[in-house]
Amino acid sequence: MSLQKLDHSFFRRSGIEVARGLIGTILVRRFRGREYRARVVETEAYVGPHDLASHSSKGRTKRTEVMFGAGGHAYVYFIYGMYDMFNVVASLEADPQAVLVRAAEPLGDWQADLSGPGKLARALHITRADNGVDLTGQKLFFLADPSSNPRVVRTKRIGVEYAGEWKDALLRFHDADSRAVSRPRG
DNA sequence: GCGTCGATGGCA
DNA sequence: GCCATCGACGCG
Repeated sequence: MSLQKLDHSFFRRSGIEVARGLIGTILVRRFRGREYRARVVETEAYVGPHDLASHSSKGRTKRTEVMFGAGGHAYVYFIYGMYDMFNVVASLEADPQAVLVRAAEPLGDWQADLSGPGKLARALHITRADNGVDLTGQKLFFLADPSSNPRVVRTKRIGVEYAGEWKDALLRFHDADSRAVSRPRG
């Protein structure tokens, strides 16, 4: 039996549902003739323009445009002069929600430190060139893993101290039993 | 093990 | 000027 690819109906739900649902799934990246697989262990939800930690709270700009489209596409942005961040757009058109993929565990025949969003994107060769790609396509997609039943913990998000009342919202999800999360507790 | 800080560039 | 980060460094 083969694992099933997550389809558009998976992504066209709330950011919270998508963030929670991605824990334990398998991220598949195909790049330059190679395939990389990793088990997702940490995500964060950015739930809309009212969420002051979300880039969409700054309005619709060239950078955030893809978030305003339908769920199931990649939102990749560049930050701190050196890191690309890989996000999954959630929900429906005109409801700009997204999920930051923060950490994963390499699967199969390769090793990498994927314990943090900067490291994860770099190791998987995910860059701004992937902004907008369809996550049900061939280069970047997720597989459901029915054999995975992670114990999911919910904490506040990392690095959003500027976000006023939203800084403490419990919108970070991680596998409590994974050692690959970017930080054990939030 | 922990806190602090510099790198480095796009963005509003 | 700030930032959804990381790694190097100093401490003791």
